[in-house]
Amino acid sequence: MLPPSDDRLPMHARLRDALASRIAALEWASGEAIPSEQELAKAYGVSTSTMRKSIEHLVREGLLERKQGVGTFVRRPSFDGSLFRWFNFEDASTGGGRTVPESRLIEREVMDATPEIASGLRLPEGAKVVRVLRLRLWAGKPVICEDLYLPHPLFEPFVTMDEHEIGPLLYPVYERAFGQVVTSVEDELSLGQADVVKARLLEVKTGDPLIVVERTSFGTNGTPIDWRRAYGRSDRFRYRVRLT
Amino acid sequence: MLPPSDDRLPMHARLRDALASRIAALEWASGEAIPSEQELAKAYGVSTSTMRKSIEHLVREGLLERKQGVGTFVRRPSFDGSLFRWFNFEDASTGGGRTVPESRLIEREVMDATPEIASGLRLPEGAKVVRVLRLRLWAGKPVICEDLYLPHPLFEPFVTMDEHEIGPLLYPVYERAFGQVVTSVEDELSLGQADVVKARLLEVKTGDPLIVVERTSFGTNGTPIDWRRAYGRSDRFRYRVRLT
DNA sequence: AAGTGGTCTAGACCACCGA
DNA sequence: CGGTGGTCTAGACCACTTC
Repeated sequence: MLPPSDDRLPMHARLRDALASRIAALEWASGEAIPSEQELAKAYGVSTSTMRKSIEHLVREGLLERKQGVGTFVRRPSFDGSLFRWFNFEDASTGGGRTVPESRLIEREVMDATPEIASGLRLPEGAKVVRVLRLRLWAGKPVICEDLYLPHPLFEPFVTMDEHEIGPLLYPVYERAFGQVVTSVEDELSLGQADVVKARLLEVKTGDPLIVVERTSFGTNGTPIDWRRAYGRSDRFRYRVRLT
Repeated sequence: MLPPSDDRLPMHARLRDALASRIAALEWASGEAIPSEQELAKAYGVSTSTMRKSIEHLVREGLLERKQGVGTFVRRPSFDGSLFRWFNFEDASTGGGRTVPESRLIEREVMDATPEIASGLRLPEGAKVVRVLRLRLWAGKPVICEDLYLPHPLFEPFVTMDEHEIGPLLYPVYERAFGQVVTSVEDELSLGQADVVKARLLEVKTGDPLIVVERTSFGTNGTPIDWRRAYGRSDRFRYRVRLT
């Protein structure tokens, strides 16, 4: 039942992994309730307190949501509103209104990593990567254009996947199709300029200032899963973050 | 012992508040160990598990740090090196080298809050605030210029404090002189332009693009402590953050 | 060896929600 | 009302660090 977990890990950590993979395997739909603490505790042969700790862990990670008196629910990023957990992007032109982001894949290919990409993904120089050029739109208007890189052997199938199968968010795809769960990200923001391609996609003039977000996302074991450089239109894009 | 806490709150929440205020009151120095779980549990007349939960809460908030087999330690931003905990600023021109940021207070005054400032500090409209105009330099070169606002009655003395007494970081001052411990911040980044004053201070041309960081910092009880709008030179300033 | 935090148990009772 | 999660207890044993 818990094959990928290390036996030396504490029970609650193994339970967390077990539940996480059941969630990743879509055993329960988004928003659906999982079995109660007591049922799960009995099923896994642990005390309710231990099961509780695992569930609390998953709640902190954003995979589950608890409602007192009701149950524990799967909370997966999707269209249904609230959360893009690490997508602290906001549409400045609509005052941060909650519009659904759209995603268009412009290019997908396998290429040799430049030194910059290799270092971002902690890959040896000369490794191959999957490159994705993507445009993101809010309310039909282009907001962000991003160059995105994935380690090659593993993510090769991504190049030919059906765009509809991919959808507007990539992290769920990494999880569903490649078994990679993103657990943390590192962002670095600076100022850049639109080159010809980005200017055309974002509908601005070449040379216009853009907000640049360089992001590395990390998996459960701390290895990078993707590295991207996103260019945001300064009039439509704000980046928000809460640090504790 | 726990006067500001609501009696209807769960015990672990009240304990958290009690410990937080003892930490804020500098009962233990930075890096110093607090009493063990069992001592604290006995002192407050609760079970170790309950005390444990309070401590775990404070660890998640970043006020404490636990080391197995050693103890639980106060973890507070300070001058002693490594951390500008929420200062994810980096000097782009020196490749992120560790230089000490310098701070110059340009103006300090009491003024009426604009609606924008009032909303940032969650104050009623028309409240008074302390305004600070500050320039921050890396390696002697101007990098960030910030407008900063503090709630008035409490921070009034800040206006006339000796600049040497204040030093390059404000959060420690809030703590030392006003008993306010910053536990979390919320940042929002966008793009702006240099007005005449900022252009002069930052040594750029009027109208040059600048990175704008709007930051609200929050205290232990979740109320805002300061609100600021920082303007960073795009060639010397990067903003970095890790999200877990 | 002594003391710390980390894990885990097997309960009890409460607060909340929905039928 | 019954079932859910939320709180709290009073322990036991383990893993780790320090002396």
